[in-house]
Amino acid sequence: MARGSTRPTSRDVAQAAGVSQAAVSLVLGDKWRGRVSETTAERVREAARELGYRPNLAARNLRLGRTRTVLLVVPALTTEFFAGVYTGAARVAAEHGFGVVLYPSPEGVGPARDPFASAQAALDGVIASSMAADALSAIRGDQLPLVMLDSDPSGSLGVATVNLDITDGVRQVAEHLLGLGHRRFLHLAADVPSWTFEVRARELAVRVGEVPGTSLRTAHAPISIEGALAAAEAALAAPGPGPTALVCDDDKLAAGAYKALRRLGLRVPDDVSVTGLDDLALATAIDPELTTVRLDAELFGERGMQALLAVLEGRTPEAGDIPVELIVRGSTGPPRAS
Amino acid sequence: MARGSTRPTSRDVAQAAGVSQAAVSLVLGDKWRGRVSETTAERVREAARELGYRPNLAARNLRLGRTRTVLLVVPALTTEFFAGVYTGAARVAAEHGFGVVLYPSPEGVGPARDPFASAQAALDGVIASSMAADALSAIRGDQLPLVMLDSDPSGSLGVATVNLDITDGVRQVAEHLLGLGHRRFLHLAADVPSWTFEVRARELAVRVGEVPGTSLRTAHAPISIEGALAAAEAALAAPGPGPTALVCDDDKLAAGAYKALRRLGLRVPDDVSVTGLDDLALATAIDPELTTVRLDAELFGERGMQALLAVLEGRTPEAGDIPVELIVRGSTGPPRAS
DNA sequence: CACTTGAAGTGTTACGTATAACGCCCTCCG
DNA sequence: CGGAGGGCGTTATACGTAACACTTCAAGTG
Repeated sequence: MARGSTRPTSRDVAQAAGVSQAAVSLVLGDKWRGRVSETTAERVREAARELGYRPNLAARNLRLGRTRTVLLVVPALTTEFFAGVYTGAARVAAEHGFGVVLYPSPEGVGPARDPFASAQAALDGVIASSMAADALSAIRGDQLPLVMLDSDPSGSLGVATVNLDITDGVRQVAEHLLGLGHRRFLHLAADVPSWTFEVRARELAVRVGEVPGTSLRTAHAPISIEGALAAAEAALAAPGPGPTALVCDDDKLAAGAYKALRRLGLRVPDDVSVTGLDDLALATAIDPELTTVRLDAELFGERGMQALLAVLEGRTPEAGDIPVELIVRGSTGPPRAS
Repeated sequence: MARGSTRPTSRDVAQAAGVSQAAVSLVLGDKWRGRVSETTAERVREAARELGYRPNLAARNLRLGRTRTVLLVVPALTTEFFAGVYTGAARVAAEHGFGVVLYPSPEGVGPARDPFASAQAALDGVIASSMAADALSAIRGDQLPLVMLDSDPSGSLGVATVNLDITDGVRQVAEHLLGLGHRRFLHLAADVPSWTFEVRARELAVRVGEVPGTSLRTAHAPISIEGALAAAEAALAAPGPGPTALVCDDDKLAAGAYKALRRLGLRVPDDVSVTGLDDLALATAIDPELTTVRLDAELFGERGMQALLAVLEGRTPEAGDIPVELIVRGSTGPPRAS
C-alpha cells in the first residue's frame, strides 16, 4: 500500500518484514539453509504473500546473465506435427523452470528476417528443426548452445542432434509391403529439403532393391492435399504397369493420393495399397483408415529439450534415435493377383 | 577482441568508436536527430557491426520497464485452429517489434500451475482464449492488460474482447440446409465450455425454430474423431425418424460423424447431409469433401494482437466481429424424398 | 579469560541499458 | 565585445535483483 500503483519490489517486501533486501532474496530464492532463521524466513514469506510480490524477471535475468528461456525454431506451426514438438519441448522445459519461445519460419510470421528480433526475450539456447533452414544462418551467428532436430548427425560436427529412427520406419514399411507381396512401388516424396526425407528416399531404395523383381518410382509433391493429388494423378497416369503400393512421406500426401486414386477409379487397398508418415488425426479420418508410421512428435520435442538442457549443464546429451512404429490399418493389403 | 568470450556491450562499442556509451545508445536507438553528427553516428554503427554487438534485452527490459512480449493463453496447441491463431498473433506482433510467448493449458504442458512460471519472460500483456478457462483465474490476479478471445462481450466488463461472427455462421448454415429442404436436424455439439459453442447452440435453435414443422435434437461429444463416432452412433440409433442433416461444431466431429453414418449404412449426402466448423485440412481430405463454416484462425489471432496493442497504447480496440464464411462442398444436398 | 566458531543478518556492488541534465565550443547578432 | 543559442556530445543515475564480503552477537573451548 505504500507506493501506490507500481508493483512491489523485493525492497518493499524487506521493509514490510523488517529485514534487508538481501534477506528477502535469500529466503525467496531458497538459499537460506543456515543463513536465516526459520521464524524470520516465515515473516518474509508472509510479507511477500501479503504484498503480492512477484520478482521482476527482467532484473533477475540481467543479474544472472541467463534467462531460462530457449528458442524453438520450426517451420510454419500450422502442422500438427510441429505443434506436438512444441508441446513436448514446453512440457520438459516447464518441469525444469524453463520457458520456450517459438520462431516459426518467416513465411508464417511475416517480414521479420531476424529470429532474435521476433523473440524479444533474451535466450539461453536454441532448438532448431532443419526444415527451417532459412533461419539457420542467422542463428549460427550467435554462438548460443544449439540442438538440431532432424539433421545429418555427421554433418554439423559438434552440434547435438536429435533424430527419429527413420531408417527403422522405412524398414518396417518395406517389410510390411514386401511381405504382402508388393513389387511395384511409387514413392510419393515430400518436396521439402529435410534429413528425414533424404534418409527415407535412400533407405527405401535400398530395402526395395534387396528383393529381385521389384521396381521403385518416385514422384515429388509439396506437403498438401491438393499438391499430392496433382502429383499422384500425374505419376499414376504414366504408361506401363502401375504401382501396387504407394509409399507417402506424409499423411497429407496419402490423403491426396486417396483422392487421385478415387478419380482414376482405383480402390484402396484392393487395387493399390497406401502408407503414410506421421499418424496425424487425418489418418483415422479418411476411409479406409491409413496404415502409417507413427512419429511421436511430443517425444521428439521432449528429447530435443532434454538434449539442450544437457548441453546447458555441460553434460553429454543422451544418444540414440527415437523409435517409430508402423501402425497397420485398412489401407494396405495384398496386391491384386495379376 | 578486447575481452575474450563474453558478448560485447554498448560500452565496448563506445570504446571502439571512441565515444561515450550514451552516444551508442542514442545512435542505435535512432534517437540522435540533432544530437550526434552523421559521421560519428556512422562510426558507431560501423563499430557495432564490427563487434557483432547485440543489445542485452534483459537490461533494456529492466531499464524501460516493459518487454514488448505478450502471453497467448490457448488450449492444447495440437489443434490446427489455435496454431493458426498463434501464427496470426505472432505475425502482427513481429510487425510491431513484439514477441509472443505461449501458454498452452496445463494438460498439454504438464504440472505447471502458474502460467507466469512457464513463461519466464516478463510480460506486457495477455491474450487469452476463453477455452483455457482453468488458467484465467491466475491471470486475473496480475492486472496486466488483457484481451479475451471468444468470450461473452457483455460478461467481462471493461475487458476487450474479440469474437468470430458465430451468429452469422449459424445463419448461413441454417439457411443453406433449410433452403435445401431439410427439416429434421441433429446438432453434434462440442463438449467444451466456450462462448462460441454456447452461441451456436442458442442461435441454431432460434433459426430452426423459425420454420414450422422442424425438429432439432442435440448430442454432445468431445472434440475428437472417436468421441464423435461414438456420440453420433448413439444419437442416430435413437427411435423415431432420423435426422436428415447433421450440424457439427467442429470438422473433427464431422469426420467422426462420417464414420458413424458409414457404419449404419447411410450415405453422405444422399441419406444425411453433414456440416462442420473450422475448415481444417481435414475438411477436404474426407470423402465427400465437407461443407463447413470457415473460421479464419490467423485473422482471429491478428485481431487479438491488434486489440492488445491498442489497449497497450491507450487506444480503443477496433470493434466488430470477424466475418465467417460458409464453404459449400459435397457433404450437403437435398434430403431424400420420403 | 582470550579466542574461535557459527548463526543471523546487513551493506554494497555489478549486471547493461536509456535518458535527463549538464557542458563546451563555435557562430551570430545586437 | 558580450551573451544567446545551436550543434555535439558526455556524465550521472536508476531500473530490481543476486551474491560476495563483512559485521554483530552469543555460545563454546582450552
